[in-house]
Amino acid sequence: MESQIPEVVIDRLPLYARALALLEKENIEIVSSQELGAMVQMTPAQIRKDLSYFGRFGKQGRGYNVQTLRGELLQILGLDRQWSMALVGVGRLGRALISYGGFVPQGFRIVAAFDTDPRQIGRKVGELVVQDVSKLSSTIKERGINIVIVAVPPPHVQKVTDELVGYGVKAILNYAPAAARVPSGVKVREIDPVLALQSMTFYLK
Amino acid sequence: MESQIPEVVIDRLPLYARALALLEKENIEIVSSQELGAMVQMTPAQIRKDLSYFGRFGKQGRGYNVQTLRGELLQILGLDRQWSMALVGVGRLGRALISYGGFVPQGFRIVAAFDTDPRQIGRKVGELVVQDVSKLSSTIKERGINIVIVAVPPPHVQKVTDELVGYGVKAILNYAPAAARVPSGVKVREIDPVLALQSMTFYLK
DNA sequence: TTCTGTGAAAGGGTTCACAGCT
DNA sequence: AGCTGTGAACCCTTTCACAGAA
Repeated sequence: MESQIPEVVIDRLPLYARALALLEKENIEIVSSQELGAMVQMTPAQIRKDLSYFGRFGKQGRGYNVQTLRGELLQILGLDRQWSMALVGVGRLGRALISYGGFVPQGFRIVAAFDTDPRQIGRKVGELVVQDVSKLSSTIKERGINIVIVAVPPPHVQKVTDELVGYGVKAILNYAPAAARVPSGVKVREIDPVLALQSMTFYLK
Repeated sequence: MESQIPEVVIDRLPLYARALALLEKENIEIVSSQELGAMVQMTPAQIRKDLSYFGRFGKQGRGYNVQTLRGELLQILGLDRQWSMALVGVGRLGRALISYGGFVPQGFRIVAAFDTDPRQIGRKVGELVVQDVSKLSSTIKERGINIVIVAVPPPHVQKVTDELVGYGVKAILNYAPAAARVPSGVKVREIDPVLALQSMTFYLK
């Protein structure tokens, strides 16, 4: 089944999809693994191998049809639909995320926001009214939320994460600078600029 | 030399350092690879192996001294000093980064901000006055800037990146949803929540 | 006894190189 | 001639397992 597809491969597919979107916008119809590789700084062999996990999308001697390959990738990744997300933590960062314009064009929408601070609850942020976290569970069910963005202070991350896992949430985007431990089967992606910086400084000395 | 140390190992060190900081705050003096591993969801063997690239920091039968190990890691990573950063692109996101409070406590400070938009240039954002990008090269030299944060619109990413590389910048934190191609020897870290989301949806189907 | 440091083994992922289709 | 798809080889990373220090 799919589970034998390496996770690194899955992580690269969105990169390919984005490059293909760029080509499609320029009305380019065909692309070779060579050319695609140059765009995303990867070897042609890597790209062919990655794609081969999912099917035979190319034509020998020609390359890949940009539009159909992109369509395949979107379908494989589940990007041919809309995803509803909840946000937990409506501090400075949380509010910035609500008004961030980069999610919706890609099919991701924050449809509910939560906080524990009584001063926040009931306040309107963008289109959303901040709810008490006690409503998390019911809202997740009712609104078909699949992904939760965590933007709470570091000491609360694990508590919130455990709660989410308990409600059956399988995908968490963690903006807090603190590791969220989850059981296998739950995916977490950390958005942590400081960690990114701290691993680059090693090479600057 | 250091260059034979796997990059994945370097990427994990900041994680360890952060966990150790937590322990230190709780006045815990000794930690085993077992315990540390539990904190960061890693096997004890992995942690011991990673640390062994840099020295022998532990005591057999006891574990590691939290404070000294943390000190070692900070030194290895070059985090025992301040780092000056420049920001290119003072849009909505760029302004949020300037006022983001998470960098300074970790030793990273944005000391200059740049844009191409004449309406932005000269404007004050936080403590900084936005400069024209034509001043990039000289400011980088004069102010000893090592790291540049890129937060420009996607179509400008490559152009800006090429410029930075030309000025000798060796570390780039890219917030734009577009790949920045760089020669080897230059490090780029992409902060891209949409890519992170797009690789999780695969597992949600 | 406990837990580190580390060679050796195992496991995964990437690259090679070429058969085969267009 | 050109480029894909893919086993096999290679290489890198993780895990094992144990000698040795506290």
